[in-house]
Formats: sequence, structure tokens, C-alpha cells
Amino acid sequence: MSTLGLDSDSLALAGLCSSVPMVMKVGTMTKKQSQSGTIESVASALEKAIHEHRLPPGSKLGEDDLAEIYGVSRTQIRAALQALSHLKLVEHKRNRGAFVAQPTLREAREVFEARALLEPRTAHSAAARCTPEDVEKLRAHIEAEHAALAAGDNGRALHLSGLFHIEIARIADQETIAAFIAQLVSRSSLIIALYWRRRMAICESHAHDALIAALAAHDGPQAEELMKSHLLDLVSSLDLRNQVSAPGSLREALT
Amino acid sequence: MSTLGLDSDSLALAGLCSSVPMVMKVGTMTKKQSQSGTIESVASALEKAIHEHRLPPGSKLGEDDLAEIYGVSRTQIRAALQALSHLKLVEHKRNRGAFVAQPTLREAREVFEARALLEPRTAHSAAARCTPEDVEKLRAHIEAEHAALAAGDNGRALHLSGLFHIEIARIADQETIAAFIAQLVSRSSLIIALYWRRRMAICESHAHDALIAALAAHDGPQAEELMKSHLLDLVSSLDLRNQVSAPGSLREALT
DNA sequence: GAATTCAATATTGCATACAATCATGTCGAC
DNA sequence: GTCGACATGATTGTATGCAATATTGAATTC
Repeated sequence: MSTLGLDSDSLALAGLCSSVPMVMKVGTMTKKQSQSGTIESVASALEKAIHEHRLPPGSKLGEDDLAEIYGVSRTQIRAALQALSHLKLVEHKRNRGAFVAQPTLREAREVFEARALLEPRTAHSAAARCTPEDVEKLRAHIEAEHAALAAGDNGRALHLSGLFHIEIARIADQETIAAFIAQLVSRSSLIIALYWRRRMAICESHAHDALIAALAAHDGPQAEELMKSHLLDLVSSLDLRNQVSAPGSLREALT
Repeated sequence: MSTLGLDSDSLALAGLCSSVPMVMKVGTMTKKQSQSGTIESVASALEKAIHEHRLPPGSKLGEDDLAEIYGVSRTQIRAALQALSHLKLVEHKRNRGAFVAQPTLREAREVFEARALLEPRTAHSAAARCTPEDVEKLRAHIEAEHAALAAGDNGRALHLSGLFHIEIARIADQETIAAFIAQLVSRSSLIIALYWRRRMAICESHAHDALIAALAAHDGPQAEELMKSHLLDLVSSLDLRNQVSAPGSLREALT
């Protein structure tokens, strides 16, 4: 039985899962679709599930379970897990399997230092290149984010909030930096799952609104400053002080 | 027959290759060492060969060839190639195989923009934390680089020059940023192979010497400035103007 | 003679089968 | 009653074999 958070119900929610080719498992003579985007599909589905905190840090990602859930072979699951492992989203323990990564306190600090280094100046660049279409796209993101929040789906809101940051890097027309930021945003999602202190409300909406305004006005310095303070706000909503162990990792620490 | 630049001779040069476990291929009943670092070993060996320009951009990396060269199974070769693919060092073409990546002009510019964003401020941080042992290590790097240059081994010198930059990020105690820089340095090696104009001499030695001095003196602003100008020098030694095709990619473009 | 089609070969993509390793639960000894 | 050793089960790591696809060469036709 699957101990994953990915039962048939959440599978339907995953969105991208629907693009996983339907393999008619009637034996070995069936012509499979060989749609060949399976690895990326599985990786995307898992990534999304992790972003939305349906798979909390530390979750075991058994190969057989995933293979059965997605209806593909273990080989492709392994490839997808390996890809996510390179993004630091899953950790591989030798002969033990793959687990959703649990960033340490140190990693958490490093991730946000890297974001502080990359994102403000990227936002600056984006302001110069931002087109009306880009602004429209960003507004759509915000809107969807608000809708998700209103619906109480915090996970989805967080996911969309991450996409917002990645979109800004894309507007700056820097694919390489955008890839880095995408990775950092993904890891941030894990960090938030581990170190977020509930007392603090995530009032990102305002920050994002102001950012859009600055971008639309092509005000580079303002966008840079807003992004910087936005990231600082985000960090201050986390509990990154030294502590004996991260919440939830206790179980892992005592084995 | 192998069309790779990795005959038995260059195999011996690869250094890390010696850590590839010796599989006694006497059939299937032989107990292999199962040293289990094979994938990393192969990936490192390939990475080094690419850094040192023994495998120029566009080289075909046939799985069977590599499997025979390193005496391991195709499975591990595939895993190693996949890892390098995530570092953007090799490109996978569907049903065609793996090739040493050929960064486009656009990618080349992006890589150096990312470096310009990351490295100067990382050098700044490194200056504050730099210990005498770190300085010694950096000097050793420089020395080896000079030795390689004197021996006419430009490839090795380039490789060491890259390690120098990564070492600085490590001194800054930022593993996450160091990983990004490592990737960018690797890709820079490919970019140099494609777009370097021979007229320009690579006078990095001086820049590196000055950088060490600034780091040793804990002069953050100076280190930041030196790194910035060093990167600019490096870019100016490249030919990143628009052109019909990169040198060497002609063959590929006409197939 | 040149071009196009078709067959043959080589190479990758994929899945399955086996081997190795780790976790768990039981039995026995102290 | 508790601790330790062992056997069993489950899960990952690895290799090999087959199927699918691209490339190469030859033969045929215009």
C-alpha cells in the first residue's frame, strides 16, 4: 500500500499527471504510446506535489509505489527522481531510496542568501524589458494566487507565488539565471514547510502588487529595492535561528 | 572503434579514472568490487576531459564506447551522462545520443552575465572569511596553473583556473552559490573552446595574483572590483558578436 | 549520372530479471 | 524480562535483452 500523499485523489489534482501516457498493461505485446515525455511529466508532477506541500519534507518516495501510481516502469521513475535530486528537491540515501529533501538550517540560509544575490538585480533588469503582455501575465499570476488563498488552498498559493518569481527572471530574458532562481524557489518551498512560523502571516500579496507596479513603470531601482525587501520579509517570516532540530526531522534524527 | 578523444592514453591522464573499479570481466559470476562510486567517477572523468578540451564541443559520447573504455555497464554510463546533462555540459538528442554541449551565443552571454552577478560579491564575502590556509591553497592553485602553462598544457591550466574560481566561492562558505559557480565555470570552458579568439592572450595569472592579495588582506571591495574586471577581461577575450555560426558547429549545422 | 527509395546496421530507449543490501520480526540465550 | 543473533521480507542497485529509431549504404529508376 502506498504511504505516499499521492493517492488516486491527489493524482487527479496534480494537473500534469494527465499527460502521463496511458500504458495498457496487458502484457509485453501492447504497443505503448511511447510518448517519451514521461520522465519530465513524472518529475513535474512530483515537483508540483512537493511545491504544494502535499509531499512534506522527509516523505519516502518508493520506486515501486511511484511506478504503480503513474503506470510507468521503475526505470523512468528512477530517472525522474534523479532529475529532482539534481535540483536538490529529493535526497538519495544509499540502498534506502529517495526522500523529499529536508534542507538544513545552513542550507536554508544559503538559499536565501543566493536569492538575495540574484533576484533583486534580476528584477532591475526585468523592469527595463517588461512589456504590457508581461505585466498582464504577472497580474494573472497574482489573481490566481489570491483566488487560491481565498479558497484556502495555501499550498497552491505558495506554488503560484513561486512561479511569480520565476516569471520575473524570465522577463529579464535570462534563462540561465531563471533556472537557478527556479531551483532556489523550489528549495524555498521546502524551507517554508520546515521553518515557517505560523504566527507570521504571509503578506506577499502586497509586495507582489508593488513589484508589478514598479515593473510596469520600468522603474528598475524601485523594483530592485522592492524585491530585496520582499525577500527580507520572507526570511523574517521563517525561524532560522539555531535549534536542536528542525520540526518534523526529529523522527529522522532519532533513527 | 572509438571516435572519442578518450583512447587508453588519455584515459591514463584522466586522473580520476584510476578510481574506477576494476571489473574482472570473466563472465557474470565474478564478484565485482561494487565500489559504487563508479557513476561519480565516470562523470568526473568526463567532466575533466571536457574542461581540458580533450573532448571538444559537439563530440559524440556513445554509450557503448564509454562503457567499454571505463569497463562498466551502459547503465552507469547513462546515469553519468544524465548527471552531466543536468549541468548543461552534455546535450541529449532523442534517439541520437549524448554530445558534448555546444553553448549558443545567447547561452554564452547569459553564462557570463550570471557570473558577473554572482562572483564579485562572492569574492567580497570570501575576503572577509579568508584564512591563511585558504590563501595557501589558492597559491597552490596558481602555482599548478603556472606549471601547466609552462608545460604547454593549456587545457589543464584552464581547468585549474576554473577550480580557482570555485575555491573562492567555497571560501565564502556558500555551498549553494559555489555549486552554481561551478556549473557556470564548466560551461565557460565550453564557451572558451567555441568562442575564444586566439589573438588574445589569456593573461589571467596577473588577475588571479592580485585577487589573492586582496583576499589575503581581507579587502572586500578590492576583491569584488578585481573579480569584476577579471570577468570583463575574460569576456573581452571572447568573440561573442553575432555571427552565422560558431566555429566547429558548421558541420553540425549542415547535417 | 543523379536522385530517391529501401534494406541493413548500429545505437539508443526501455523494461524486466537478478543480485545486493537494509529493515523487521522472531526466536533463543542469559 | 531484556538483549542479541538470525532469518525473512522488502527495496534498491545493476546488468542484460529486446524493441524502436536513426543512419548508412546500395540498388533501382528517371
